[in-house]
Amino acid sequence: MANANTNKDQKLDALLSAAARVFAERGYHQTSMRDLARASGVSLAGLYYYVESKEELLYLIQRRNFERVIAGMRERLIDATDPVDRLMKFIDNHLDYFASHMAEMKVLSHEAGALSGEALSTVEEMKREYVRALMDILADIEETHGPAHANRRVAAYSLFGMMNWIYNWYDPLGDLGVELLAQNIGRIFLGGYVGLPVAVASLPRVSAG
Amino acid sequence: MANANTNKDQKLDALLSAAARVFAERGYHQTSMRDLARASGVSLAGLYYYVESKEELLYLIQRRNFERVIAGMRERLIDATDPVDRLMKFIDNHLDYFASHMAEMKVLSHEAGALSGEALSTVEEMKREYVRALMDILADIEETHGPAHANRRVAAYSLFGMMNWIYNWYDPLGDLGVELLAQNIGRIFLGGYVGLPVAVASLPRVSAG
DNA sequence: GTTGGTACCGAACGTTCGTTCGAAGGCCAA
DNA sequence: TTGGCCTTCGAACGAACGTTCGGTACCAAC
Repeated sequence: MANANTNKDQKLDALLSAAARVFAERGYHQTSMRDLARASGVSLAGLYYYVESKEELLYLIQRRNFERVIAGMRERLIDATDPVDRLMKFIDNHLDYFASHMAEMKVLSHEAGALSGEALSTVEEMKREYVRALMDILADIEETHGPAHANRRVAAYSLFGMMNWIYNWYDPLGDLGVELLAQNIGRIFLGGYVGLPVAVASLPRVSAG
Repeated sequence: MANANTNKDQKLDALLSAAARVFAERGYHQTSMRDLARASGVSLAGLYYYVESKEELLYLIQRRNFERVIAGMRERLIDATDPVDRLMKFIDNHLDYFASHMAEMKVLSHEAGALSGEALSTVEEMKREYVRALMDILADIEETHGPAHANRRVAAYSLFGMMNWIYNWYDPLGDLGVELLAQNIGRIFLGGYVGLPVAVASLPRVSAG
């Protein structure tokens, strides 16, 4: 009885993955339920055994992946006290998850406004929480490293812009690894925001060039 | 005979503006030709007197606004020789146009992949040219200000990310003016990319706080 | 006063869309 | 063997879509 619906959950998982892939390729509105049926190997009508509507599919993709990003962030920040270290771990977590779930994250970044009603509010509240987490880190950094060189809100959204824009150009399988990408973006941001000399900024996960 | 089609051109202009507004609000695929007819005051069939298809409408919006961004950039860069000054003018031009044409630029940033065929290639070539222009400036900056603190390609797309992401959060009518926004983003980028002390970086257009 | 181009429209076309319905097959408990 | 759940499906629904067609009203030119 404990795992009564495990099998169904697993198939829903696969369906969500397939759907995210197609949504990322074609866009949400451009994708038909017939496309999703073809991509997931289920009949058109069969989709509705797992999901109530096309919009619920989008909602589940967005919620599930955002939850994972936030959970990853919390985990990495548990034992980090230095504000700069916390920021680098925030960036690292974001780009790590992004790079290994490009399709899902493109859907999350790009189809933000396609939801409505309760689903929209839920996802938007998660976003607010996530932005708040970054802004708190920035406030801590200002406290320990002197006044910032830019408005905090502008800085926060600029960092999100740098990170979320990567679905337009970054290839996770290309020459540039995620660690290097995170390091680069972290350097640009930290150097510009509080004028931290690059060599001083603690760069996690990379010990040698 | 010289301005034989001036009147038609003017009405096409108004149609493009109205369409961009609706596209920005609802998204391209989500918007129907009936929506556009309602928003522009023309009948559904009447739209096709000005435009061959819905996709041509999107193409015209994207091409026209991109042309203007690039033209503005060229004009501002004509008499600027210092690389840092050139970069600040590049940023300034981009954000200036973006902020005063939010709807059009959201369409340009967000519906990049909705075009196809020749229209897609044309817009993509313009984008390549624009990216190249920025990369050239970055190369010049490296020459005059020593080695960069981040990969040039990553830096270029990070800057585009910061600038293009603003349609997700920035309100041109709010408290934060465009000059200040450009200044902030310029500081973050320059400080991080080549470690330029903020006070040294020449910030155009702002003489007093 | 007919011609011809410009500007526009109501109505309809064929297609595709998200969703629903009734039913069928497989499987296990009674 | 029956009954009932789980999973799946073909076929169909009404609605909405982008586009086209045949027309009207207007006005300048001849």
